[in-house]
Amino acid sequence: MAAEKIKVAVVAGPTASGKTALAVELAKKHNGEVVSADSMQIYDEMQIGTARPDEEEMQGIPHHMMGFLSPSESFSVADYVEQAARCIQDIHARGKLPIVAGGTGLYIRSLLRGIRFTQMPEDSSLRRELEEASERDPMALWESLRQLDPEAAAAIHPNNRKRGVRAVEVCLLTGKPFSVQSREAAEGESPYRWAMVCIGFHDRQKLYDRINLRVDKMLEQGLVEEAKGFFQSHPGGTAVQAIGYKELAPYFRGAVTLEEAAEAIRRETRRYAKRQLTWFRREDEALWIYADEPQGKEGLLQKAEEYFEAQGIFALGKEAR
RNA sequence: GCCUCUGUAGCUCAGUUGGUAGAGCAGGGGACUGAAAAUCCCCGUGUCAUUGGUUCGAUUCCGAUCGGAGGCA
Repeated sequence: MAAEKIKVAVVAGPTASGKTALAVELAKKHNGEVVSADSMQIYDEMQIGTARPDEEEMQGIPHHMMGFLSPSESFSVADYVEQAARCIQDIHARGKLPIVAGGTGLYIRSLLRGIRFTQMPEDSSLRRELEEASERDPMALWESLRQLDPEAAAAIHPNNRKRGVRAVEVCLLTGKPFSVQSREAAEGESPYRWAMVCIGFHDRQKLYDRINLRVDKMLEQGLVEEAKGFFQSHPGGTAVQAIGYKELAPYFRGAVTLEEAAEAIRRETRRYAKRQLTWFRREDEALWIYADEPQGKEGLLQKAEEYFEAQGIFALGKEAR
């Protein structure tokens, strides 16, 4: 007899769509705890810029996978899946409902589909070597990928050096083609019984308005100060790719005005939201709920509840199987 | 009131010696398996202000009208 899967409710959506608020409401009403799925909110010292919820927003609901790592540390999907899985175990063991909420599509998908990240020897010098090689001659690196793994080479554009490097790296490290490795990693079935709602907007401009507004609010709350401290203590850490920080760097250098930097943050956040939407659109098992419908927040909550109810996510563990 | 300049994509502007138009930015679509807020690919979205005239054909030339900017009064 197969072990019963843990039930998980998932709230996805682009940045500034209201995931946090919805997840908290769901948690309050259905005895849940939130497991964040956000690649940047994991870092402490990056409160304002990542819109990590404060005490007031969390309303006493425990939040996991947030603010536990120094921005100078690196972190990966594999790390995320491992740690988030432990959180989910723990929450479930305490008789509560895990609610995964976040905007990092790769993290969510990897977690839910049970992607098995196989052990792989660490070799940062190899990566550096490959990076340098690809910089010298992008086409040559892609050619060697074509030798090692034609299938991966066909799927990865020669200009996409970052992914090309990684694919070659995997081939060399494991002795197995990257594409084969990927396929095998996805073979397992999901360890969870999950259902996902995704927050969308009928009118994209509404989302963009919210993003623009939120960036202004971040600046009022002291994003510039936070970023200044961040750059001082962690010059060159992995987290520097976070939107809201990297755009302020030219301002600190005196290359652009604050307003120009702010506009860059707004624009990059908009583009990021668009990419998130592209990602989640492919998540065809998700139910889309719309934040710009007249019923507002209440309507969102209600639709999400109905859906999770129908999917049996709220039902007590014992009855379903 | 008169004179001059001006009106082309969401914005800033090119351009067509008359054959219905193209750049940058903004924007849209897509990919995504150990950096993913990263990285990469694709796409011009248009009553050429309106309306008459000349012409085989007008966004282009001419007139009028309506916007906008400046100048003279």
